[in-house]
Amino acid sequence: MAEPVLHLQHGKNMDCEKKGVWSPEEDKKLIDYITKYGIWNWSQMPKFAGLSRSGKSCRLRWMNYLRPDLKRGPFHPKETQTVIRMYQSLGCRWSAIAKELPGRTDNEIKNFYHTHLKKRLGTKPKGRSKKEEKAKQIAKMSQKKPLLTLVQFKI
DNA sequence: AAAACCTGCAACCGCTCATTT
DNA sequence: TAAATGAGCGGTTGCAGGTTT
Repeated sequence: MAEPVLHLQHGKNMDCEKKGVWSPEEDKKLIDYITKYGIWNWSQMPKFAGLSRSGKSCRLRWMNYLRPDLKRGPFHPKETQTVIRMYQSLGCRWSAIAKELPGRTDNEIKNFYHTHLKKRLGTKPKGRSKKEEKAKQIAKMSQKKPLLTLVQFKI
């Protein structure tokens, strides 16, 4: 693999990170850089690629939009069935569900669920989300310390 | 024609987990 | 073993474009 090249310009403040929608130029910079040097460190990569973005933002953009193996487009009925089936057994484990659907990202599946399936699937899944896990943990803790006020969540 | 409302999706934020030092 | 750091995940938000009034 080629050595990463620093594209920083002298005197230019690259610390002020840009936010919001990505421009085609930024996309191109990221694609070009990853094609050339690969993914080696998300937090360092943006400044080497000449991008005023956080590493997190670059990673998200690449994973959810720029990766060449992404399918995009509407969900096939078979994919929809898989999402429903997986959601009912795993819950909001979007990344785990995404592994069953090659070419689809966790973000895409999450959005698809919220916009298309949420109304259809009124029932609660078997699995639990992180939030629910935490709530359960808090409840467990407060059982040990009865003096603490128990906050109840209406789920 | 335009204002108000709705919908879908890209992106951000805060957190946890895994790895390294 | 603990602290620091980077990667990944899920919840949420904000905006653009479409639809309705």
